[in-house]
Amino acid sequence: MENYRGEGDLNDIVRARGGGPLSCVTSQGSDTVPTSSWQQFHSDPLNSPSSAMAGHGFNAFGDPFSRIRDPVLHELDVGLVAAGKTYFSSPSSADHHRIISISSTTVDDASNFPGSTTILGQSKLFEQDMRSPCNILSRFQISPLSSSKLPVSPCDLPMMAATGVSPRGIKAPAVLPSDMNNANTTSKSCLIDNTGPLQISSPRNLGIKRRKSQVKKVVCIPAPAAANSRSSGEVVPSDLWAWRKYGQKPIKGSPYPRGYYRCSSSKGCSARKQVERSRTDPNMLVITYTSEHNHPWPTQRNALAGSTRSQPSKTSNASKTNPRDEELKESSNDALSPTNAPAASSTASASAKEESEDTEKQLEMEDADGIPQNYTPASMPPDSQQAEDFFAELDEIETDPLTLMFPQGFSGTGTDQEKKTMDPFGLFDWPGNNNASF
DNA sequence: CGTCTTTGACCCGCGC
DNA sequence: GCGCGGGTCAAAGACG
Repeated sequence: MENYRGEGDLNDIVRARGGGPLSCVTSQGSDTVPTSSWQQFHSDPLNSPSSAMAGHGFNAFGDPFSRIRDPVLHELDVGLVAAGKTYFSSPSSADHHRIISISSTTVDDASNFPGSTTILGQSKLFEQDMRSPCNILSRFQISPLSSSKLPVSPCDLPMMAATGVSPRGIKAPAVLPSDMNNANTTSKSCLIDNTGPLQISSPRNLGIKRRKSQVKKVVCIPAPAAANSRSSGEVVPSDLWAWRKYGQKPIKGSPYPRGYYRCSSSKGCSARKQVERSRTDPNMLVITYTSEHNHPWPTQRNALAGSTRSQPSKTSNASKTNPRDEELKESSNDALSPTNAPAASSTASASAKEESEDTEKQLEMEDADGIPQNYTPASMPPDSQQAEDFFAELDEIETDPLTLMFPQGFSGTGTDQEKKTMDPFGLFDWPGNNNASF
């Protein structure tokens, strides 16, 4: 199948969408759409599954997958919300829409990133319509648990800039809220948008200038792992896509290594992502998406055969490298690990996780035409039963996403199984997580 | 058996 | 031209 939007054609416009607290979709590429168009939709699969279903179809470009959004983005929504909970007016209020500039992010170490200073606020892009009355985000905000312990730390903008807009790679300014340039401002959200003159290229494939013309989508989400002793570890949010880690590199100036993942859902898919922790705020995870999926969602989790490891080999970990590496290994294989999402999909709670993540996928795949690319049956796995379950879960989420996420509260005790149930999204399932930091 | 993670080596772009 | 740093490859081992 052809790329639904063209490889590397990412939309690097950071914006918030309805229902989703904050979603980040960076948009760039030849078919970049007017910012305004991005602000038109608000439907959130989680909030209106039915509409999402009804909304399936092809976009103006006849791309059946254009409506598919990246589940990760949805997750980001959650995370972002969680991160910014205290900064947003009640998103559930009737008129809470269009919260602008999510944020102000600390740039205290901006000097470390040559390209970070170019990050500017782009209020328009950050305008978010949070009309959706019911969303996980809002739930997070109202949740005592989340409100009291969510990692509301500043997002490391410099880091984001570094990751999303490498000084070497992209000199175009990464777009961030204007106040992000204020060193003394606190981070309220971590939406990054590198809307500079980004170009598209497929690493390796294009060889020359592979990094120089990378279109990237940078997002920042809470990294639960930071809440505990393994804070230095890397946590990889899961999503419907199957990601395979192909590398990890220590990043200069950052105590945290960066993990490199590529989509393994489909061979030939050029989608990649980089995951790293914010150096200034270990609680925040900076994820940089590069290129896009050139295929629909994994029709089956079959591509994830080896990704179902519920638990990484601790022994093998212990036998290798240094503590940091171990931490990374563990954290990367945690519930937040993309590779574990598929495995979790077999359970109801896990399904819920997927659903929410699916919305992110949708977000990511929102087409350039500005039409919300809601989750659609077209992108659903052919498995009708699965589809049913999917929407059943969606419904459940809609009903009470938070409950789904924290059906039993945050005691942090119990078996792994229990924890899994308690944390279907895997957001809080990390090594040593028994203090319910969120 | 297929896929995963890990990790050292290699490649490439950029700055000096 | 050289060195640095980031990104990717590919072999080895592990997991289900």
